Amino acid sequence: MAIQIENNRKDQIITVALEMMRQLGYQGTSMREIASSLQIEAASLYNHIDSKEEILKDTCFKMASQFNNAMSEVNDIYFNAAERLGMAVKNHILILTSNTNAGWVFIHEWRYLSNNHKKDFIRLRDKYEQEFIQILKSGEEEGLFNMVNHKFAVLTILSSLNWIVEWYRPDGDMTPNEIAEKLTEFIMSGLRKDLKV
Amino acid sequence: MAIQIENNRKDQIITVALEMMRQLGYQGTSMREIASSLQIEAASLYNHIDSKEEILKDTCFKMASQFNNAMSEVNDIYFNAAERLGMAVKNHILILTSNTNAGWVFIHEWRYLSNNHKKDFIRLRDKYEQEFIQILKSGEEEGLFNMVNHKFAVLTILSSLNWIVEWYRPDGDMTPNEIAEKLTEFIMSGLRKDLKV
DNA sequence: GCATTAAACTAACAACCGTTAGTTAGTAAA
DNA sequence: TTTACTAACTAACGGTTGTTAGTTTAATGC
Repeated sequence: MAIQIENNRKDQIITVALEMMRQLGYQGTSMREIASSLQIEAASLYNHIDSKEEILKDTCFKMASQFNNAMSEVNDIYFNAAERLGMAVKNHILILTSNTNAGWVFIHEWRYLSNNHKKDFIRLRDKYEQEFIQILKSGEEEGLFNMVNHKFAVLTILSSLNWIVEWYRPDGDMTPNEIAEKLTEFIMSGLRKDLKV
Repeated sequence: MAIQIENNRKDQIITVALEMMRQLGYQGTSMREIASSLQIEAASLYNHIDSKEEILKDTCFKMASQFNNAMSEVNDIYFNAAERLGMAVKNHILILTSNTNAGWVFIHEWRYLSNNHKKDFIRLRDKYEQEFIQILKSGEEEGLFNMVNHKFAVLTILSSLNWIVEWYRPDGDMTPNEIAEKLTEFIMSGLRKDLKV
């Protein structure tokens, strides 16, 4: 988890761009400002990247495949629904927190993708959501969970997970693992006292 | 909750603007496009509003005061922490769902406020959050709730509430009241079965 | 020493941005 | 009939946008 020094110019550009997109939004981030913070001219960026959207697109899809790969792994390894849910939550949080800027862009800025890319992106997102729903369904069959509307339950769970990008800071007072632990506990047992196992 | 036909030109402009800002983002919404969808020229908008930011500012602060007023009411009327939490959650959801576009802008686009307005806005938000934390604290003192990190608990609760703007549609299959009920249940008791009161 | 390549540069294009100034048409009040 | 007001208009300002074309500089491999 050490800070990675980018040796490749393209990676440097992307790192700087994601930082700015998190702070100013995709639309509020101009190529000239990205270039300026690398002390080069805007036109020079195009020796390394094809377009502004490429940065957004690559980031969103790279993140999406991280999420989906992690989910496949969870489904391969674990059988118990409670275990699977716990691992899925933990993986989700670890991915989001391991690169906070890319995480932000994945959560918030994907909607500025051009229509075709957006369509594909949403498909990937839905697939991930469906796998989450599957875990809840099997948990219900195992008699573990108690719910009616799976879609609603998943949206609520994912909202807690995704909101992390809003407040998480690597130098804050909770580590990603602690967040995962607390959040899993909350999702499983809610607020009420004396109902812990 | 009937659809309101705006009789005032300024309100028409704001309605159209919020719709576009929800769809394209604040920065992606141009005065020329707002005007065009009202079939007037961009310059004509300035007979009714002072600036583009005025639309954003007024919306964000109007929403913020709705939230804070609702919270004051809850604190005035109810004494039991569980009741207060339930009402606070319900009010939050009703406000957010009663005008979905303004709700979206309040949740997502406030960060494009100019620095001074942004500072004031964040102060209002923090105040609201603090009142939420107070409810949890008193619930803990009453022996109802079980938690350590109040800030974390509130962020998690608010995340579920705020994420609603992401998926709620007035013509969807859950009414705001149903959402409030299900969400309160989830926040109180989590997923686990057989732990309901 | 020469050719190749990477990565920077300058200059510019066409489009769009929020906003202002000044004007005009239509309506209502005096 | 004159006056005042509302709400539209045209034209333009100064600036920014993503991107392209063509050029220059510096380092590398043979």
